Amino acid sequence: MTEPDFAARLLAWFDLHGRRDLPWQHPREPYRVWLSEVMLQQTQVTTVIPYFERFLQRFPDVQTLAAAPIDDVLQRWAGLGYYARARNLHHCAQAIVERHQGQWPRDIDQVVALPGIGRSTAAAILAQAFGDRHAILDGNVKRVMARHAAVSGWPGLPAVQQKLWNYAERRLPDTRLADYTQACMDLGNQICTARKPLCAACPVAADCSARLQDRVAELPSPKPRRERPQRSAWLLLVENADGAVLLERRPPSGIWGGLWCAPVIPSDQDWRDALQARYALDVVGEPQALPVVEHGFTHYDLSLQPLRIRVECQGVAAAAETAWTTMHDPNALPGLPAPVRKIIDAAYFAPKETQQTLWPEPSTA
DNA sequence: CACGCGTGGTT
DNA sequence: TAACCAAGCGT
Repeated sequence: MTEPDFAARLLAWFDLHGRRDLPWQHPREPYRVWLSEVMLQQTQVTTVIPYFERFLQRFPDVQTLAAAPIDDVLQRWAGLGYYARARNLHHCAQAIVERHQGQWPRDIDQVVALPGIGRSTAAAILAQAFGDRHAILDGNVKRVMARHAAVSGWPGLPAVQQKLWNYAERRLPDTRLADYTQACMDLGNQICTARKPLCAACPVAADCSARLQDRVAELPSPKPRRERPQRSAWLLLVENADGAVLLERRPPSGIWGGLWCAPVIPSDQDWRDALQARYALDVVGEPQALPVVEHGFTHYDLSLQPLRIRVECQGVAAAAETAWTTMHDPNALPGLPAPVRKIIDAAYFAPKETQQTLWPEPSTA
């Protein structure tokens, strides 16, 4: 059974209530649509918009992005999270230039083959940029389909997801695929919300199985929840005789992969030993403890204890990529993890009265 | 297939 | 306020 009327009602609703003022819709071309879709993975529209604008300003087209250093990309991405997206975006730009001569492929399998682009993102790009007929299955559509077709089971389960893909494809219209794709996301965002959905305003409420069965509140089935472990670590703000701070590039995989960061030492380790072993640095005087910062990740909570530490020498013997960084211009810093950025801003760039100075500035006289 | 991967908004 | 969630993907 197909549901052509579903799309007709949704599009009619979209014409009255849909969002047509988003930055990536003007113009609605592949590069901007792709960039927005990747930024919007697991990230809300209001968060993305300023990042999108700044990113586009620095990288106006796929060739510019492909040719840029990864550090420039990460710097514009810093704060958005899920940094593998930024690295994949960069690789993807290079693949488009090299494999596809800078032109977007229209074959969805070729799009899915690109780094950082799965089935849903590929469909969103092709539907919105070219009007091609593909179903997306993001969090919004999962919720809408789970309710409209009354699909039980957590949507993350492959078996459930397969059903949802099928329902999403059955409901596709034959025209206006760009608008329809946006309409699906708008419906999920504005009407068919996770909590307290506005069924009275829903254009497809009449044949919504969940509503007819009075199961809207219980669908989609919630994710099985597990507890988040608590971890803690030292964040070492190591300052040399010039007042420069030691930063290092984090390993490509794992948390904050590829970003620059001050050394993070698990709190069950001796940070003096780590400083000596990893960087051959000796501490001068007493370290100053700054206020602890709590940071929550998807799968664990991290308690960061920043320590401001002075060292004598400037030489760093370490395997990792390191750099002594002056704290004169906040805009000149590389991409830093959000909580680290917060700590550094407070320590070095806060107004004088509230600045957490621990010892007098090194005398430059 | 289950898990790792960030951050900010919302209730 | 402590969950819960937001335009998922890679391994």
